[in-house]
Amino acid sequence: MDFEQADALNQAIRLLSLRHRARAAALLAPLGLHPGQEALLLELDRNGPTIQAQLSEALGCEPPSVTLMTRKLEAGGHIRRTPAPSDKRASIVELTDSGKALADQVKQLWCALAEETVTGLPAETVAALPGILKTLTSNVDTRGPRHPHGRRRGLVAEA
Amino acid sequence: MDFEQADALNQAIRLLSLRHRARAAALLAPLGLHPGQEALLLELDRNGPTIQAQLSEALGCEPPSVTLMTRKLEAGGHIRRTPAPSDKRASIVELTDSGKALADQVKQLWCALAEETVTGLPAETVAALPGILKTLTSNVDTRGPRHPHGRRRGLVAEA
DNA sequence: GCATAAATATTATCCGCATAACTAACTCTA
DNA sequence: TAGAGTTAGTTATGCGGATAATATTTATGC
Repeated sequence: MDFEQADALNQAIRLLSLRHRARAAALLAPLGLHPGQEALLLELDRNGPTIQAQLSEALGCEPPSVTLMTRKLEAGGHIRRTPAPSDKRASIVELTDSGKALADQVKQLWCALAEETVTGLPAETVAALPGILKTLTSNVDTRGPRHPHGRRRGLVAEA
Repeated sequence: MDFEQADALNQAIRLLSLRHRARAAALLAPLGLHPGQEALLLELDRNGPTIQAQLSEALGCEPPSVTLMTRKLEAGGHIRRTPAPSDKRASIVELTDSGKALADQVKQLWCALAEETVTGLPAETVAALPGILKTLTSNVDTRGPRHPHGRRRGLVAEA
């Protein structure tokens, strides 16, 4: 692949990241949320009370990031952290009533954002998009070694 | 669109952002660069000396971000900033010899990253990808090109 | 010409996310 | 059971990127 194509792809991914995040930020701001926090709320809404280590895994970010995000969401009254009885190291994170209400609002914003994002694309492209993006992600994922999608390492030499 | 689909898409975009950036960071680290800085170097390599306001536009980030990035790249000896003679407000940014050499290395990394990213996808999907991503980006772009009617680019990118 | 608006760049402050280093608690084994 | 190794969580620090507020300079309108 020549540089033109490579740059077109890498740059497109970078710009999509910036703009999609900026748009999410604009939509979340009225709720008092910053981008990234909505993922934590949605994860708690999906799977119920969770240990921070599991949140770190689910959100795809590192434990220190979870520590800071949970602290701020807790200060905002949206989540609650209680020590785990079975493991004195762990703390269980769960939504408060305020957090549940907020998660419901986030869900609606999320639908609006997704529809806005794919405007003008043919339905079959939209349908294929999540799978394509997940393939791209797993291709560059240095985190979880799993993913039966395709063999990851070995095709491109390390720099 | 229901929440399941919307979340699949939004989450996929978020995770791709995190992982692609993390992979870029890992590749750029040996060069002493942090992700985001490579875009500045590549832009200078493409278009030559540029004032910061144009860089801000080209990179898709705000002027204060450019100020900090240029300061660090200047401290690293990769770029040079000289006051613009025709406009006492502006400063012209350009690559040093060290910066040019670094940009060449970045270009190679960029190709490797792009190839790694699209591993396992059919060629026609790879060909369509930049265009699709640019459509997604412009759909959520609250910044740049005010194009009230009509789309800036087609649904499929130029090859 | 002069007052006002716009543009360029900077500083300060915030958040997300990262790594490194550390404490505390759990587990496993010798 | 004692020690080693592992895991959960935190703090400290750094960068990218954002907004808000502030000079300074340029452009514009009257």
